Amino acid sequence: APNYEFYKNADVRPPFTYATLIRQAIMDSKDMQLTLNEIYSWFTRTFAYFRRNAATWKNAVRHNLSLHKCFVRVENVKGAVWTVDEMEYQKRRSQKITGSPTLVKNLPSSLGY
Amino acid sequence: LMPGICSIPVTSLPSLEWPLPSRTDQYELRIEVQPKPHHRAHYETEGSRGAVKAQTGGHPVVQLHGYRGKEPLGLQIFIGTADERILKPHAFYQVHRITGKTVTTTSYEKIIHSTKVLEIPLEPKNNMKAIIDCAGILKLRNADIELRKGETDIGRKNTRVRLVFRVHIPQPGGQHMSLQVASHPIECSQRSAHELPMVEKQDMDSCSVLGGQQMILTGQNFSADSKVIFTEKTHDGQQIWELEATVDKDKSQPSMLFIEVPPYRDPSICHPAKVNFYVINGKRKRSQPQHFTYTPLPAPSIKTEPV
DNA sequence: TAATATGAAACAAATTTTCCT
DNA sequence: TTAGGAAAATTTGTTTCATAT
Repeated sequence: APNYEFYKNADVRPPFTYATLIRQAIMDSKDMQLTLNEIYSWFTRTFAYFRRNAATWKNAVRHNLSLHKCFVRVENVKGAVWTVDEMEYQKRRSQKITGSPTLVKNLPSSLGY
Repeated sequence: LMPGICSIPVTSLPSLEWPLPSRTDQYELRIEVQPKPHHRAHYETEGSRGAVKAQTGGHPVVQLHGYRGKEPLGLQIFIGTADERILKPHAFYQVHRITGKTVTTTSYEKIIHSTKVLEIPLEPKNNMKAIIDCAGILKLRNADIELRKGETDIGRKNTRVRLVFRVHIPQPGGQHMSLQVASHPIECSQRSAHELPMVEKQDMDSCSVLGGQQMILTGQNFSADSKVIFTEKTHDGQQIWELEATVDKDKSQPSMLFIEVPPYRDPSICHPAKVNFYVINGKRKRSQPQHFTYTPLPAPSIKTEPV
């Protein structure tokens, strides 16, 4: 798992896409599923940067959850939780890597997407 | 004042999230009259919505059996969770002490780790029986609670509670024997109380893997589009089975569902299988999971000769 | 250029909180 | 005070448009 320690207290935008971060939040959870609210909490807990401008990044999180097919909403007793369709997630990423040789060279391996 | 109450230091007692038995060989703490399954809680911005009542119109009653002492004891009351997890104080609700001339019980309240606890006397002269007419329910704002450091529960759709009763009985050695009992679940949201299906009673707890038997569910808010879904989860929470039971819509009423238990996914099991089922109205309005057990067929017949 | 990412925003539905009689 | 109802407010999800990489 990536080490986000630096960003916990440094008010610097983490160099990862929303999709990468959302997936990470869900992967970090015990049951591989989180409510929207719990995803928000993970963001604020893990990144100083997301402790301000909440309206903006929360909107973006919801936007990404809806937009990407890899995030699947599952009904539950307690409302709904979000899960990751890992197959779908990796499909998108591998398309990007195999489909663009120039990007492969420049993509730092530690960065998502 | 109230002798015997409030005299025990909090630090020597088990914490509120600690599981306790409701009975021992000698004692039993029992809810003689259960509260109603619905009680709309009030917010801090509202006036009180009164004490929790019983189905009968009276109030819940709790009694301690087996106590031979002469001294009155204190009965503690707090609001607990009502989900599948083990009971703990409900972060989004608090007991609210009702006072007034309609209330017969004197009560005393204190806060233990951000949970309000009511204490009322249990007196030998009343047979150690207490009428709970002084306990209302206060709703705290989700956002306020969720930002508390260390709180991981979510308030949204988390609106069911149980009344939890505790008593600490002094023992010869200076120790205490603590007992606890929790009420049936109480739905505290106006909307959920009106719309969510709730199963209060099921006519049977188990049947053979073949299913096919009729089961009668008693409860609230059942409707024409109510479905009953049987599910099974593995130990780590992965759902591995789901099947809809057929509902007899002709017989069913708003407070009663007649269903046919569906067959279990594997008729050849050797040990009983514990599954869940729930009632769901429309897309989102679903009841808490209920428990059901499928039992294996009598004996796997090895004989092949005809009878 | 085509594909992706990010932001802002309009809308709808579900759920919670406040207000009124 | 206590009950009921429901308006007002907030959350959660979906979509669309514009801009930057």
